[in-house]
Amino acid sequence: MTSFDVKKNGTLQDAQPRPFAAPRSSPCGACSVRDLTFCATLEEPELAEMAAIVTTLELSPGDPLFDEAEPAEHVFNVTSGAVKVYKLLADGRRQMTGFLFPGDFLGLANEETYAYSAEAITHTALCRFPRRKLERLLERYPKMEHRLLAMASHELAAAQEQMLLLGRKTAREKIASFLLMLSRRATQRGQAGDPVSVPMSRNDIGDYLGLSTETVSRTFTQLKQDGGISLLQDRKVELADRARLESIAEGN
Amino acid sequence: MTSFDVKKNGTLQDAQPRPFAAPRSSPCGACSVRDLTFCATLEEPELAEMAAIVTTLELSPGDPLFDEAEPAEHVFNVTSGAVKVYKLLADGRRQMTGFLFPGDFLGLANEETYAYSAEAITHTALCRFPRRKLERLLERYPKMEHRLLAMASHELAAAQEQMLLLGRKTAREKIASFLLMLSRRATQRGQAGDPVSVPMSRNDIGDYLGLSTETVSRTFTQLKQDGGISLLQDRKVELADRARLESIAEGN
DNA sequence: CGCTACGTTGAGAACAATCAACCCCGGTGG
DNA sequence: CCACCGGGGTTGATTGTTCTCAACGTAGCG
Repeated sequence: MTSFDVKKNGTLQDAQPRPFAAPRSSPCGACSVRDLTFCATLEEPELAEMAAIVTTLELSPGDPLFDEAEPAEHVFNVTSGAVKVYKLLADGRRQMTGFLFPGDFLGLANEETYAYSAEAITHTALCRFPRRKLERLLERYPKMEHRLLAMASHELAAAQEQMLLLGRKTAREKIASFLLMLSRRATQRGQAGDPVSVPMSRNDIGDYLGLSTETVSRTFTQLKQDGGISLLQDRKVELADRARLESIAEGN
Repeated sequence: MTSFDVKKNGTLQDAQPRPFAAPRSSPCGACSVRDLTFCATLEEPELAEMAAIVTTLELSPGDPLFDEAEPAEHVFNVTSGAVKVYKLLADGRRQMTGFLFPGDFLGLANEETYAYSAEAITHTALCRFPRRKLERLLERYPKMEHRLLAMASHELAAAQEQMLLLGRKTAREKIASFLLMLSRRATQRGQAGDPVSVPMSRNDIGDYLGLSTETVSRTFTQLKQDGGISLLQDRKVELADRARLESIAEGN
């Protein structure tokens, strides 16, 4: 396990609880991804309680966040960068179960241990909440739990879509779906959706789509030659013919 | 759409709310799967409110419950039988996203429409809740919402396990995992786990595991010949060598 | 300046899909 | 009563998409 670059939010943690704290008193008040995540339902007095239990941390590319089967002591919220989560088989075969971007959270677990491993793709910043403390907060703020349920059922729908992709789509359809999904999600969090950023490696993409690295590479080349996409500098992809990609992704 | 065999629970619906209703006054009080589902957290006074909004229905094999993209007006709870849920591609390719048994619920949706279709496998009984009314109940009973979140995150973990299966396991490993999963779930709800009931067709299994019917059939035969399983009467399968199945399922 | 990680491309192999035939069983109607 | 039909299941032969193995190019970095 790598050592994390942890910075404690000492300010509010040490302060006495103030019921009418000023809006800008907590780092959460200025959070850029607040509207996207489970903190969205909270207003200032409650937000200060969040700020009191949160710590922030930063990861470099390749740094592990936690490993499968490790005690699940924290819940995380991505504030910038990108994270990959995956499960492994005994012989090393790997399945990516998700890519996480600003506003996404991870670490929700029923069991006492994490069900998957998580690792930074790019330089990444996260908020970290002790699970126990967050749970106690959830008990007192049902609105937040409501929001969490909404997010979980959204993720569930995404997982079912991914099952359709993994079980029934061809390599070509998988890549098209993948690029469109990245584009859609980037737009949702207010980033560029057309030259879309694809920060993960071909190998990571393969493990997400149930393909080998080589097939991912070949399929990118093929889509490029067909005029569906252009591969730009800096791991950016231009969706030259989005309508055609949509059509491919749906299986036509 | 098939016409449902709907029976209204008139008794409590017409009665005045009684704060100290006797335990057996509602059908929910005697529900055989209550401990398994989101009603588990409720005691008798609240249970009567559930009973007031629930209707029961029964389906015959092959009857549709709802279709993808249809307005999501109800949430369902399986009380007996088995249900399959699936997503389709335009050309008819199908991915089963789950098999549901007594105690499982379905119909949770963020959007205004269902994200998948659902259909009875065997003769099946369900409870049906109007979504709006259930949501209003959830607002008043955060414990129930808490329970729902726990169930959703449990489903999420199962979905990730299924992604690993779909993306990275061989046909043999998929079938072994599938049989063990059915067995585990049967045990959890108090049914026989060893000669395990496999009520769905080879075709349904294929669409669940991302395989063709023929491959499912061949792999069953192969496992039978290897002594891992025995195919019994009545769509029952005996897990003759469970340890070996476990080992196969994990990729050894 | 060479090492390593990543990406691309080619050739061959392999696992599972497809196409096809056949069996079994239960239901139905002549 | 029995012939017919259709759905589900099994098995065989062949095809094909994707994987594996391999070589090579490129870019970043010590």
